[in-house]
Amino acid sequence: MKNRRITLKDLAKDLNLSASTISRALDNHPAISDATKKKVQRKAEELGFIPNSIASSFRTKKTKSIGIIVPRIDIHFHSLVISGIEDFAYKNGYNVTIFQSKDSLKREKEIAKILQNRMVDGIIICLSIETEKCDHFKKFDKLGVPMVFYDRVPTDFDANKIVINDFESAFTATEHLIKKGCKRIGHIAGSQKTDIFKARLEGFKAALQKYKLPIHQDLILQTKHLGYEEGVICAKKYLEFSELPDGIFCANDYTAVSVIQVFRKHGVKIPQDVAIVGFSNYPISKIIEPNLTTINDCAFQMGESSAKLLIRHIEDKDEFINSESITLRTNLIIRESTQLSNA
Amino acid sequence: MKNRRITLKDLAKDLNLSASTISRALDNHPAISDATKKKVQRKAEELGFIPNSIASSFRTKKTKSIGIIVPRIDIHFHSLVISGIEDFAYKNGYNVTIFQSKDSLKREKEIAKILQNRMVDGIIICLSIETEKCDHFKKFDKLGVPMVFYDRVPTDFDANKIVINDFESAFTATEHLIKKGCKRIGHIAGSQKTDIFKARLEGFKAALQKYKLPIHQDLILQTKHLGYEEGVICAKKYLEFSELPDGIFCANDYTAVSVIQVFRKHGVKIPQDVAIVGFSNYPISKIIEPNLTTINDCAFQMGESSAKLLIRHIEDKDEFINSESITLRTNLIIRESTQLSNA
DNA sequence: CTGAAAGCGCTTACAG
DNA sequence: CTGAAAGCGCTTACAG
Repeated sequence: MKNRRITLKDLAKDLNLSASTISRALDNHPAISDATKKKVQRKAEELGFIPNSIASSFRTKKTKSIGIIVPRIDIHFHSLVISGIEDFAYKNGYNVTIFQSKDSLKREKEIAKILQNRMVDGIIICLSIETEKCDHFKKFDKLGVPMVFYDRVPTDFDANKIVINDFESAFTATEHLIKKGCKRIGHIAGSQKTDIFKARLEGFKAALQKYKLPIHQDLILQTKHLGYEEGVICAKKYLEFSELPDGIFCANDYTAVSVIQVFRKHGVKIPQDVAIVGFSNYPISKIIEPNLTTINDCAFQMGESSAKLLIRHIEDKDEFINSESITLRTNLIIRESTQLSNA
Repeated sequence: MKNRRITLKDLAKDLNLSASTISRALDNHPAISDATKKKVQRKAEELGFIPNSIASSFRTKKTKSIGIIVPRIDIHFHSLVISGIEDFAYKNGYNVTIFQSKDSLKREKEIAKILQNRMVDGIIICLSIETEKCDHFKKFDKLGVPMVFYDRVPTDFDANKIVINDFESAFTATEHLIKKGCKRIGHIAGSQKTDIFKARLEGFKAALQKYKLPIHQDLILQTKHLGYEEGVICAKKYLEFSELPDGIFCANDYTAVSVIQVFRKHGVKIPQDVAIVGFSNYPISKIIEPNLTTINDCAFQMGESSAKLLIRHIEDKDEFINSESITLRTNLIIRESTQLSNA
């Protein structure tokens, strides 16, 4: 049942040509005559020849494969990024191999070890939440395997990075609340151990400062993982204040959604009483009522850009470039949670 | 900067042993003395030897790699399945390479072609929505590359399959509505070209028949993709009836969510006036208000089972087994959309 | 324009 | 318990 596979040699014997010529003909090498190329290609088709890519990778030391390490693939942000990576990679003849660190430094190190085995030409990484030092990735620099980091990126060494400007985005989000007339603005913050959430908090504060509004420390609520349940707890805390905030910038959409739901249940009107802005433009932001104003974090584009940058580094190594850092443009999507719809 | 990699030969020279012995020692071959093993392993560690997995794959014809073809990875169901696959694969020393068919038959065929190049030891597939005939996958049988299909599986040939019982699940969901006292029950159906949605409709009808309830053809609304927007349209259609249904079984959660939202906007109380059941247990089902009663479709487990079955077929080929079909147990998760919470 | 030959880095059947 | 040798299926520098 199981057929032996056709190899270059089989084709060569069949056509009375050398394996070299077959190889070149299939590779559309300029030195081969058109007649021969056609003959070879027809025969290859006829016998159902599929080149053994492992043999080819072995010989050329190129696998046309990209490794991706993400915390979890079932987080929508990451699945969108991966989708962007796969899209760009596919168009350029690369395939993508995926690993989940599960936000465990230990597992991230194991994966880094595995990936040193020549399986991939380059690596795209979003660091695990536990990762503070990136020594386990420095090896790849020495091996000449390019890396691109996105979202959670290393701070302890120069690296190729694709990020958004969290500070600016948070500033824009907060400014939007201010322009809508909010004066007493709260923030639900992510872990301050993570740079991106720190930057969002900073951007929030900077906007208040620019517009000479007071920073109410007690309205800045800290969460660990910006989870939906944590958002519920934050919302309840706000409700205990003698005076509610009139605007809240949430560091992600999940917490924004829970605030909306808890507030509405308590008769707080959104956006009339409190305006809410989220961050990420998750699918739920379009479904929750009122629809959520949020920052579009360009996840798909982040994937595309990561793949593009990585493949460029794989294919033409420019000895003079040590690392590149690319910042993507985010945008504020204004919806009902900060603005009455004119429906 | 870029170091030459250490090979078996380097180790051999360093230790005055043959490459054969090094290879066996690292592989923990029983014929090698413990002393030698230790010596070799220490040296390998010292020099930072990483075996070239491409060379090894080339030699053994095993890549320890699984190919996955999904319609899109940014659909939550698929990202959960992939997560389950990656998890099981990782534990068993396999890695996973992902391709998106984008629900295009043409692209699916291209990918099938690519995967014939020896890159993977086996393949897990969810067919594109356009796929009716699976000839492009039959090649893998001949090549001895095992395949496992999940969710959308082939009907035109025997294959390894992991599915849920859509008929039974739909039956259970509908029966639940009936037991809650619903008598005039509607259904929002997916494309009847797709077996799983056909089975859900059949299960729905079977439950009504068993309990001797009328099947109101006009309350069975057909959609193309079970999208959120399509759900909105269906909901509006229901509202135009002189008499509303008192229960609706939706073939997925998106349409269920839109029905809930549209109905509530029109003052229809859920579950008092109309009880709603969805299908899939998407994250939104826990967030929408009221929370959605739905069928847990075991996406993660489906991934695990697919990987498990595939790896079994890769590692011990049993000549007597032609194909296996595994049906996973789903369960109904009862929430507020069919039952008043006792809070 | 085509071919002969070497070699990529492993693994393994065979020999001792 | 260890080694010599062959070979997996390609690619490519060299020769003609």
